[in-house]
Amino acid sequence: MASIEKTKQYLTDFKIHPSFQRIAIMKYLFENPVHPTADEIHTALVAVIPTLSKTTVYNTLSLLSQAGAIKELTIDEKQLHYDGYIREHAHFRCNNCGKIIDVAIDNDTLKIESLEKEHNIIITDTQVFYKGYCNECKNKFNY
Amino acid sequence: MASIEKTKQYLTDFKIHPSFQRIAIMKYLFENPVHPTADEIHTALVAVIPTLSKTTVYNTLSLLSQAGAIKELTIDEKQLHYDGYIREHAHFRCNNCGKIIDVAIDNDTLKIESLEKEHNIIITDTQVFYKGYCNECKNKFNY
DNA sequence: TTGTAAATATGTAATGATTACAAAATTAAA
DNA sequence: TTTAATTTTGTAATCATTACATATTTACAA
Repeated sequence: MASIEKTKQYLTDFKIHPSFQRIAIMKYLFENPVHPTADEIHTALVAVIPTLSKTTVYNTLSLLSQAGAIKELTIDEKQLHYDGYIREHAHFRCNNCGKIIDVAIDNDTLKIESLEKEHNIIITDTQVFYKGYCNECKNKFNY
Repeated sequence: MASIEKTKQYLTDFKIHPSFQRIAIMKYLFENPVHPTADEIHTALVAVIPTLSKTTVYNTLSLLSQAGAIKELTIDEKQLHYDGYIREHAHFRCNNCGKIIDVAIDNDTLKIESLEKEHNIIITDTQVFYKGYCNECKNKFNY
């Protein structure tokens, strides 16, 4: 359970002015680590903050993402998903129910530095996605 | 340079009827390993096959992707990109110019089997995405 | 405290990738 | 051939996201 104070501090650390809406969105991501979409976040929060606009949700997610406070997941073909936990980890997406779960990944295996040298590039973000069928859906697909 | 015959055989191996349009699209992906979007493929091919519809491109890419003949890349926030080379490798996307390049990845590091056991899931696809700045763009961003 | 500029939030309208769908064209099979 | 099945096409939707203009809130100087 992330307190409002902790959330406020977190935003401030990323040099983001902690407005009422920004705190609410960031706090929602901390408390709901299910990698929601912008629409899901809006639907959940508008029940509590009736005036919250969808544009604000999009703007805020974009701002948080650019500041590095959250991660934007391109794991889904249709919509972006958001993750409030930015520590290094990978994701698994069930192709049937769409659920996204965290899985552990060893950062070292990604060999970022050697790839940067080899291709003369700068790597600022890495995403590892696994797709398949979750424990609840796998039976439906002959696995 | 992939011949029409080789491409035809490739599609047949994946149990896909090798129609004129499907061969053209698959061959285009083989010969242009730059991970194009559906729209880019259509624009390039419609110059040669003026009657080719965008719907056919989308349908075909979806068919090829589901059959496992090509890979659908969700590396981009806006559009899907397609890759005709399905052997295991990772991708780097430049955040400035959008270019996507192949980078090597050691399949073993992904620990697919141990993750399947740990989470009781089936993994059918893995994608590793690196994002940052390419050798041409990095100078523009103080790197 | 009051006034004002800057920052933030809102609502509506556009954008654009992708899909749905029905009709047309092509291919296969009898 | 004749007919059925498959494939392609064009147009019209869908829907996530963004643009943009306006309204509201906040910060800060007087």
